[in-house]
Amino acid sequence: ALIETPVFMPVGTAGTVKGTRFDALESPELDARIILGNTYHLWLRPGVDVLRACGGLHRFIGWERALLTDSGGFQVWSLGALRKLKEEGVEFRSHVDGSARFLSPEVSMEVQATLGSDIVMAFDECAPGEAAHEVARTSMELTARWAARSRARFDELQREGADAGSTPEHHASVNGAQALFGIVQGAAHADLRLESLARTVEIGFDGYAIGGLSVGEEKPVMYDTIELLAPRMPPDRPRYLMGVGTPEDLLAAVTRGVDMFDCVLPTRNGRNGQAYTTRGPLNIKNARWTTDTRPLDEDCACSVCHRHSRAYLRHLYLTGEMLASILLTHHNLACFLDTMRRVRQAIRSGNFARFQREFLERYNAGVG
RNA sequence: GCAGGGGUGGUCGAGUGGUUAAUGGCACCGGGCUGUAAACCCGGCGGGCUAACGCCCUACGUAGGUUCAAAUCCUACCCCCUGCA
Repeated sequence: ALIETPVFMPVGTAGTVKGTRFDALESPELDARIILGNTYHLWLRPGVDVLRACGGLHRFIGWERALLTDSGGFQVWSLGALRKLKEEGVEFRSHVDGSARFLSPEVSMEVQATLGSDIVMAFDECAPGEAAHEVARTSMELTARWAARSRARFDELQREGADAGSTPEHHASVNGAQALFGIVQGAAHADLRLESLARTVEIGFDGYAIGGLSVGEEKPVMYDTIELLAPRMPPDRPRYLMGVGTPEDLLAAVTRGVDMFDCVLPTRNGRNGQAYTTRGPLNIKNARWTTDTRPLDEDCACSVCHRHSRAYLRHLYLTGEMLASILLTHHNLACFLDTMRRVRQAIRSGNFARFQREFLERYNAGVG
């Protein structure tokens, strides 16, 4: 796959970018080049047997473009109450049926091989944003050990040609069938972050991710951490900021040197009635749009904005119609993906600083 | 006409003498959501005044009455439902 950066990757946790058809993701209007899947969720359902029998995640979901799978590391954090952390791995209680499960770097690599994603994420532990130094150090060191184990098991699986999506053509490519990304942790502590980066780079990965941000820390902490890390990350490898973010966050991170992003905001908030526009967020539930015949965003070229009014979308949302989620999700993805398209264009033409200034000026002005 | 049941806040529906401006659900209003346990969660929701603690009105079909105290008891009337004529 050819993926121009900076890139935004829609999140498709359970084998679907919720509320969107793959046709739409591939259409010129959205043109998503790469989407996410989640190891933990797909491992629980439908499970590796089904995924293997169906030829891996690409074939299973009918998506030939690129896939990145998260390792399940984030679920160690987000499902905190349901797990027990050990050196070997994590004992989970399945959120689906309560059964006991065990996830480790090795298991994660094996599941991701079965998924056959193009980019595999190392299995990490994500500490809370406000984690104290000692806690964050312990977590970061565990992540480093898990990274080495991820690398080792991943390499074994690649040698065996174990990944489900692999084809001879894939194997002929420079990096083999799958790529493996390492993840930098360390919470809000600069020394830990730098150490984590050094240890991750020492192991060696095809790309490097900044994890453990937008997990409860203050916004300046997030920006400072990105500013600390991104310029020191290997310049010839993609830099991926995991789980971020709002349009402002994306621009702030691009400025600091980040290449890849993923975030649930456009899809989840779309389902929850929030639209992103070039003039900031718009809550479609608000009574002020009751008879507003304008599109969500008068400067948006997406098919939803071409056809439908705020009044209609509000009606659909209040009525509980599924089309509300579908249309808002579509628009939000269009907004995010188009913004990144414009970012790339601005960078290409050397106008990024001006683009960012003008974008934020408009974005912060708010919707009329 | 007779017999029985019933009329509660936008709505449905609890409450049958005393912290009741009145439980709940829905609707409505507002907010939140950042590697998705999320088409979810939280808050408000009679009116007026106040920066706030709070204060004052008006409310349980209508009108009277009993009582220190009434959505709750009594009387009359109006309306709705069911059955029988």
